[in-house]
Amino acid sequence: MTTRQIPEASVARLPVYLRALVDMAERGTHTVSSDALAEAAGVNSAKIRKDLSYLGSYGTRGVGYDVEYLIHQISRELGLTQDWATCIVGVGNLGKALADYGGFAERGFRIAALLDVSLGKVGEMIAGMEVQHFDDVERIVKEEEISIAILAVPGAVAQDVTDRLITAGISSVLNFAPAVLTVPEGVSLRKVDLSIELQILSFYEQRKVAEESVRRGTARRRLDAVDPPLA
Amino acid sequence: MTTRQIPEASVARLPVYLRALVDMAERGTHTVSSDALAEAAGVNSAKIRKDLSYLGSYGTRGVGYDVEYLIHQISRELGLTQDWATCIVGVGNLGKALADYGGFAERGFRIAALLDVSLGKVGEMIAGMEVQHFDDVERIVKEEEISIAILAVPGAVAQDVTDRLITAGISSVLNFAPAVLTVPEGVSLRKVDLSIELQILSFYEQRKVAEESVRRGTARRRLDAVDPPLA
DNA sequence: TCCTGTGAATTCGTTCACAGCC
DNA sequence: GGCTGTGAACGAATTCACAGGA
Repeated sequence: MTTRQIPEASVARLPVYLRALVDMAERGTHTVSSDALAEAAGVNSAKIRKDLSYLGSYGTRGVGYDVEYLIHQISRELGLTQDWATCIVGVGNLGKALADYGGFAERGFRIAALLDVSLGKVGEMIAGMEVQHFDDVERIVKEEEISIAILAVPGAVAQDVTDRLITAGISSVLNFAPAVLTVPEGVSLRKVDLSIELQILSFYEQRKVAEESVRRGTARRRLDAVDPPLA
Repeated sequence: MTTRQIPEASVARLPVYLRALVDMAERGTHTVSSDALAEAAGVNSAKIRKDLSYLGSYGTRGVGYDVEYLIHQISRELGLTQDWATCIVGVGNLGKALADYGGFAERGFRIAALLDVSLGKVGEMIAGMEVQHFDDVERIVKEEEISIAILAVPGAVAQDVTDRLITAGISSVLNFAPAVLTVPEGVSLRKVDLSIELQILSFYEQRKVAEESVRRGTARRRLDAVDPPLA
């Protein structure tokens, strides 16, 4: 354990472990084995041990991990011991719901500003906070020391808005807009795309229907003439 | 091209390609090379070619892909040529926003029911649709032939609700609840977790701050005594 | 004996590089 | 000449399997 490069896939699982651990702590559990944590997090136990080993040797052989201690270490590693100021850009349906959603504050993500360009929305109060005009983004980002932006604008303007956010000093973007964004090196970007998720489910759902009809013997040759020759 | 097993990672990218292609079609583009599509989708062009080759040989060497034709093939592969009935379970802030969000219908995902257990919410009209009681889930799923459920309930009840949805005949779940769900084989599950995404950004954000201070020479030894020996 | 921590083996995904066709 | 389709090379992530400490 000397290198400090945690694989991305591993980083993405830490919050899941953390949540499971917090649940356990609340239920009064003090010690947990990789097997038990694996069960709670829905992954394989070897993966847990490997992931945790990237953080350091925090377990005890023959015993397991101390729940509180592990919570502390993972939180620290994830940067959750400090709090981060965020802004929500675009207060349409989704932006509004995100603003109202309590789940962010819970883990140290303070919503420091709501921004929009629509004059109808600017000035409106949402979740006890006034919507401000996006034109003031530079000032607001600086004043509030915002580093993370939550983007809930229409896809068509998402890239422009992002460029301006980055110019204003934002260095992480969580994108809910249905658009592929490009950001300069050094800026982190994650995407949540609701309709893409549904389309992925649709793919597997269709497979099931197809298999089902094969089993039932009711499978039909597809009408589409250009299907690849074999199944 | 005879096998029909498309890698999961590849399936997850098809909707992204599809969106880029639809944009292009709207702008009047008829033909696209893997390079151009790669650019629009934000991936490497070899990946595009490999992904598309899983669907069949739909390109023309020396020319590229026919945009309309590719849209058709990807849509078909993703099962978007039929439409899927979905239900939203839990109409709190997020559920409501999802119900109002137009982006689902756009690609053939019809919201056929809104369900909740709160008597205060049952009967309420959201996006022109009446909220029904979750107790009627079996009847509703059958009547509307719903196969996909969008779960926006509190984490604590998510597993119970899921179990009941599956008993009622649901075979795909898009989970927005902050909980690890277990589903039987044959049921598809995807998760969207807002606070996990922020935590991942936080991790990388923290790294940047740390590197920054190293560059500036203002790095400090961490106070935490159990840090691994080296950075 | 129990459970962690980790090399080794394996699987999965990406990228390279070029033959083959337009 | 240009671009697809795909084996082969590479790299990342997962899982195995077990040595070693409590």
